[in-house]
Amino acid sequence: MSPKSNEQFKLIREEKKSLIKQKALELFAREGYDKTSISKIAKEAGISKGLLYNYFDSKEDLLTAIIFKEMEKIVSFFDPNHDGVLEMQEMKYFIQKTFELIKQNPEFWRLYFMLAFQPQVMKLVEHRFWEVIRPMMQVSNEFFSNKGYKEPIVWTRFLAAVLDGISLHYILDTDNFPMEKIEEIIINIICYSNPEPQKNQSQ
Amino acid sequence: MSPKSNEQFKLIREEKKSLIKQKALELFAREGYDKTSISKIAKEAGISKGLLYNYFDSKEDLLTAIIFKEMEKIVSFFDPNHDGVLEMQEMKYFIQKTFELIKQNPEFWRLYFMLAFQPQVMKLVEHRFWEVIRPMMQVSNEFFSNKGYKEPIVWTRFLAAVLDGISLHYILDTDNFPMEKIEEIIINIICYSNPEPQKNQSQ
Amino acid sequence: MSPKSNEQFKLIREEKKSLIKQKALELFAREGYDKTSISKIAKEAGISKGLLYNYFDSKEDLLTAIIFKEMEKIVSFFDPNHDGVLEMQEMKYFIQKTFELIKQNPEFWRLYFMLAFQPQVMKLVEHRFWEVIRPMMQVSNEFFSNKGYKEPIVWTRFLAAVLDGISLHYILDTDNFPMEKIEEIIINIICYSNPEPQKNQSQ
Amino acid sequence: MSPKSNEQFKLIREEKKSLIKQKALELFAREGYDKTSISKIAKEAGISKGLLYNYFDSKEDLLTAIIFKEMEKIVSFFDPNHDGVLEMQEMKYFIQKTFELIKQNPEFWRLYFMLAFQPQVMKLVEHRFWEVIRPMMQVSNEFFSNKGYKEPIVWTRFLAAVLDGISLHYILDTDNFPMEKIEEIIINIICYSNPEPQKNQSQ
DNA sequence: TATGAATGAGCCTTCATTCAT
DNA sequence: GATGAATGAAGGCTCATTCAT
Repeated sequence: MSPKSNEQFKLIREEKKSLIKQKALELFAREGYDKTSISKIAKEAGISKGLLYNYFDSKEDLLTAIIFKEMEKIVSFFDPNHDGVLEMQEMKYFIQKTFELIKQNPEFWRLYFMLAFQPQVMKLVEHRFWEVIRPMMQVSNEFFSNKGYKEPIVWTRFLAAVLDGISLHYILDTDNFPMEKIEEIIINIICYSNPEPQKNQSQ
Repeated sequence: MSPKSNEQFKLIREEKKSLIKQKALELFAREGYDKTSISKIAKEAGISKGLLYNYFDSKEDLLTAIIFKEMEKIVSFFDPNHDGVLEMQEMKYFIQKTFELIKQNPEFWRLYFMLAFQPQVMKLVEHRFWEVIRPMMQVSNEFFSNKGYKEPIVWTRFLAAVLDGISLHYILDTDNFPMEKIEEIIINIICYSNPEPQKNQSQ
Repeated sequence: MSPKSNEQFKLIREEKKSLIKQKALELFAREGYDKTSISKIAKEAGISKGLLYNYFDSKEDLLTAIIFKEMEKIVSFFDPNHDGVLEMQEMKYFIQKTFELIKQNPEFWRLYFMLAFQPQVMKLVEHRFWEVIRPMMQVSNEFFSNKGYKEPIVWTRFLAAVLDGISLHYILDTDNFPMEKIEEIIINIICYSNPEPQKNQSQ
Repeated sequence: MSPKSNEQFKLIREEKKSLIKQKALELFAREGYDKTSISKIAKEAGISKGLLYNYFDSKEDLLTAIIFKEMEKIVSFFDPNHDGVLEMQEMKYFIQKTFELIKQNPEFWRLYFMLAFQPQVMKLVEHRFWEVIRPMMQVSNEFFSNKGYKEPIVWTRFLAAVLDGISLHYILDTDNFPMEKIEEIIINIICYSNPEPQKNQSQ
């Protein structure tokens, strides 16, 4: 009867899916994946339990949909236009962008850290994570390599660990964590310090 | 009179409690706190479900027992004999000890990170965590203060975040993470670099 | 739009709730509150255990729902139209109504007496009981007062105790207890005897 | 080795059994039969769970032991020396004794009322109850018969119901229930009033 | 006699998922 | 598309009872 086109239907469908994902993310982040029931999500999204299963096959499916959606955002966030060479300014920009990302959607990152420790769940999404992270690490490797560091891979892993550590603490104590100042510190260390400094003094 | 002395009972009890805690820790770390059922723990420990409740009042009680036991180890690990002033060598020693701790019991730290994102569960144990962490942070503040840093608190938070980040990555990829080399890097940064370096260059 | 109207759902819901309450009351009365498991109630009502929790939040909730439903019946049973003054005929009518109530739903009163001795459970419902009982006692007090009794409160408590005692024996031996004749006896005593009779003879 | 005679052993055993029964009665009355665990009873009696089973075969056995012990006390309380004929003074004395009994051991009577509504449990002890109650009822029948009442059995049942009702209310509200005054009332009614009074007025 | 470790069945409750409408 | 009734498996926990010592 109604002259709604297929397109319109699809649009409505996508909007509803998006709403569900949003509400689910909020709940997962606040209460944990296990502690969040499908009922609660449905209620929060203003639909019935049954209908939710019309949009997502299972709770796990909903979770992976959330992750994948967010990973796409991340990819488009770091626009991969550049040629793979990261100058100092670019690295600084990259680091800042990373933290910006965290600040923009702490809920997702909360979920991300939660899942990092659930191997069964992580398995569902880890390939997608790697798709995103691997190219970033490669670029980072080149950066440290260009800067003259002897073990760029080690430095890349160091950088990744530190960024995660800072994100972690920011998320766990958003209100008090001195994010800006610590951003400055880490940018100084990564971008403006000499390669492998003071090696002789250590040990 | 009594056919089994109190001592004997107590010993058996403590040993069995320890066994249960051990098995529970393994499972919690491997599968997550929520996903690990009391049944599974009991089976793993070779006892009946009912008996577990003879030793621990509840699942939560078992969890806190694990945490508290480990926290005690940690306190005794960093022997608090020193006078609160941390020389460079001591800071280096402290950082090394921290990583040693992680390496000795990665399962516990896996659990620790998992709990960090479960507010309801964290509440049960956070006061105990703070008892251990607060004095450490104070000593760290003094260290950076003595070293001439203008914002020692910021640096302490930076150090804590970085140590956690490194631990996190070590735990998530124990086999491949270049722990020793990264230890070296962070020790160099914290112990042997100048206060607030290259400030003018940044931004 | 919706394939089953709200009305329909509500109706089904209420009917099923009613069925569950009915079956639960039967079982509670026959076997006792503690001895009656949710499983048994569900089986008796022909539904799954899980569904029962769709209708009632807990076993306690089911119990209070039963009680409250019955209390409402009682309130409407003694229509409170009168002005609070109880003539002899009214008192007689009141007593007869009381016993009628017991006879109509002995299962509920069996439950009522059971609960009277379970303080933890009684606490859940006692305020509701008092809402019903208090006004009755006030009217009774006035009746005895008007009749010239010096201590109407004592007589009200006596009446309450006696009515409960008779109900108790009726419930415990419904088949043989000579209810009608005993009703007559108590009505004679309360309605047609003189105030504080034979005081001098006693003791 | 120790020169304790068999008698002494038996005595000690009986005392311990008595202690357990006492503590169990207290707990049953306070918390209910089902809600009282064997563990709690053992702890309260200062012995181990295992030992309790040395004295009583089961929880039910413990319960029946408590009931039987108390029933014996009751029998000896109403010394059955008299010839079966109950004069007015004797009836008065009997009623007073009944209430005295309640007042002396309200815990037991609380338990008694609790059990009255648990058919499965009642079955275990009801024959013992009847052994005690039946002769009392016979004597009562004779009393009312002698007093000229046409239906002594009805009056006996009335008396029993009323005594139970009063006991019930006394137990449920020991502090406020005007026991003495109500004793007086019921004694007046039973002992000093005319047979089948005011019959013509009723109905 | 005396202990408490040990069991196992059963209890209340939750929840992902399915299905008739 | 949309609803919520319905299921069944599982989870945490309790407790009467047994048993080795």
